[in-house]
Amino acid sequence: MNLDRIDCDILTLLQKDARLSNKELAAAVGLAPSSCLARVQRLRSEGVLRGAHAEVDPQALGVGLQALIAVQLRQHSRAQVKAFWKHALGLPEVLSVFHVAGTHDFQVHVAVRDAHHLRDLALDAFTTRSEVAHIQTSLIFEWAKGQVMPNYRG
Amino acid sequence: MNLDRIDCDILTLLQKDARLSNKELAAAVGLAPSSCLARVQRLRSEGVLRGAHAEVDPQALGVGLQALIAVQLRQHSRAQVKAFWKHALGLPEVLSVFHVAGTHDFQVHVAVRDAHHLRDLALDAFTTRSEVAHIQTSLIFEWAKGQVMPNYRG
DNA sequence: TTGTTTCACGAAATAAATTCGAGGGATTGG
DNA sequence: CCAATCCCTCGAATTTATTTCGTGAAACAA
Repeated sequence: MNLDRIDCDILTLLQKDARLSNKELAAAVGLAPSSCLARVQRLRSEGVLRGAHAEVDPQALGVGLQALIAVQLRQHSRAQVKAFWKHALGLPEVLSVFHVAGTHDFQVHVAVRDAHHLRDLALDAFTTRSEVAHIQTSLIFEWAKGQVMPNYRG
Repeated sequence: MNLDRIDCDILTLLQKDARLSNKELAAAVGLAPSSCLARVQRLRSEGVLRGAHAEVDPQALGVGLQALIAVQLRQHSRAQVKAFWKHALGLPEVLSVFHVAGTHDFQVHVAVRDAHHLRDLALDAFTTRSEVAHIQTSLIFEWAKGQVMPNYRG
């Protein structure tokens, strides 16, 4: 499972644009298409490349507001943590869930229509849960992703 | 820029797996490949489909630890906000940045090698910044993404 | 009705992905 | 030092997919 420079280049390029054709990718990393394909297949089978996901404009889908909801549980038992985790990930509004160590137990990134929707979500899907002691909602003004996962092996 | 049921299906499927071939996608949504392609091209040109990104195993890249760093600025001037935003997004360790309203001004998701690396990052890239008043670091135990952006138009 | 728009279809042309056999270094073991 | 092996590459051939384009059906407006 050792990655050389070309593997790293492949990973970087595909993180930036997963729709690169194998031909383009091969040219970019300086390999023949067949060799490049073999590497990509190897990276996939090894689980280094885990798949690709299209990015969609939130506004086009009626998402007018995003928020981070910090959640504190009553107890930190494994059962409660797991229950909340599973619940949160099942909600359609939830984009991602962070289980963290600190004053809060979770940070939940949600995408909603508007402020009303956010309030309803907080009240119906968070506050009412028995394992939840306290939540704190922060509106997101802006949100950006870095291009690539840093590589500390290359 | 109106999305019908088939458009929504396309968006959902490509968010789950951007590597679906046009042929497979067409079969899944019940269209001929040529018709499906026309829709995908339209969604792209309209900016609804913004691109695709490969997902990489963090551990394979030597990322042993992730954290959320909550950042409080000294002042909330536009200049300081913009300066910090730009700085954070330029750091290789940063996976995403949330500019939020609330007790903190930013939540920064970082991926680092280990605890030493995290400490160095906090001290060198956050605390030393003149616009930063205070930071609070939370280790991430686990992190999961929802499958798709919710759709409030379909 | 008539004209117009929109959208899906399928065949043909283009281009890409994938397979496979072979060869060039590098490394290992004798 | 030589030979065997391994690993990786390449390019041609094959298979498969993408893309273009002309046609026609359905929806809609005048």
